[in-house]
Amino acid sequence: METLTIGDMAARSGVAASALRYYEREGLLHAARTGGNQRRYERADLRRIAFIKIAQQVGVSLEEIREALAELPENRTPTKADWSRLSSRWRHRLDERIAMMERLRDQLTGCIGCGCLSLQRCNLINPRDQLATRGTGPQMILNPPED
Amino acid sequence: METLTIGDMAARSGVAASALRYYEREGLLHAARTGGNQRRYERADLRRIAFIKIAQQVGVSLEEIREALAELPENRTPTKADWSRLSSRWRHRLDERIAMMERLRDQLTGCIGCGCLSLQRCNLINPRDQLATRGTGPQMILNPPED
DNA sequence: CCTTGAGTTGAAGTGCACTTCAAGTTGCAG
DNA sequence: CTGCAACTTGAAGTGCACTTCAACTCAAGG
Repeated sequence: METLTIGDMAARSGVAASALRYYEREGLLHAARTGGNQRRYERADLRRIAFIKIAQQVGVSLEEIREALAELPENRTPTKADWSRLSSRWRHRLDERIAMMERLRDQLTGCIGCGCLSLQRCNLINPRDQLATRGTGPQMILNPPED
Repeated sequence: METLTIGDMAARSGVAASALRYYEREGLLHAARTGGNQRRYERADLRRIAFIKIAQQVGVSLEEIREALAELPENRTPTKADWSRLSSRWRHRLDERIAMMERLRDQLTGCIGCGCLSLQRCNLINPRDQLATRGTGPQMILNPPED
């Protein structure tokens, strides 16, 4: 049926064509080719791109997104059920992330009240929040004895 | 009074010493020096570092954090009022960010229901959410005609 | 005093997520 | 059939937020 060029996809998804090529190199996306080797996408691929964008907003690396997308069937166009399964898993990620931000906000509000922002009593960033702490040191800001 | 070495600060804040030096180069932090040129921090600086960490969690760049911290008095130790002012501004940022994530979650939930994840009707990512879209292309995923 | 762990610097390296470039090819409108 | 915008590739460049390295100096306990 009507397929879309990389330019079409870029325009429709808001993701630059160069990024789409990059995603393909990284295994997040795959496009059919014309006889002349140009990429041709199906409209279903817009879902994939949407998913990538959403996951990035949640703060997930492309590597992790790639792994998630690998669960979708390769041979056939993913069904609603396929997407539902994946999406509900990511909803949990979102929930966790939101919960963390809410704790953060509540603690910060408390800190505004006392003007402290010192975190020894606030214990603002808790070490279980793995999602948000990728790449940072092992220790979190917590229970320093005084201040 | 008792001052803290860079190692102390690293241990207490959970931020690597190399990162603290980097923050200093970038103008987010400033430390006094001993006769032998070693950094000596005051405990109040732990607040600054805590603030940096919090702001990063919210997804703010060091550049923006630097600008925010520049509003604190340089000559004196920031008072509770100084911190309160800054913190309440950042609480708004957090609120916005949480609101966006909640919209994201609600929309995703809706998408799970219909299995679509297509975003044309969902309009999942709205263009006003500047905070989350740093560095990405100008167009957002929204109202593509079909699919 | 002397040793040793902790600190200092500038420069270079890393990882992620892209973007830009150069040189060439394709596909559609006129 | 031609012209030109849009596509192709690999390689190199970018920006952020750090980390690592080498060579060196400092500070404090025994």
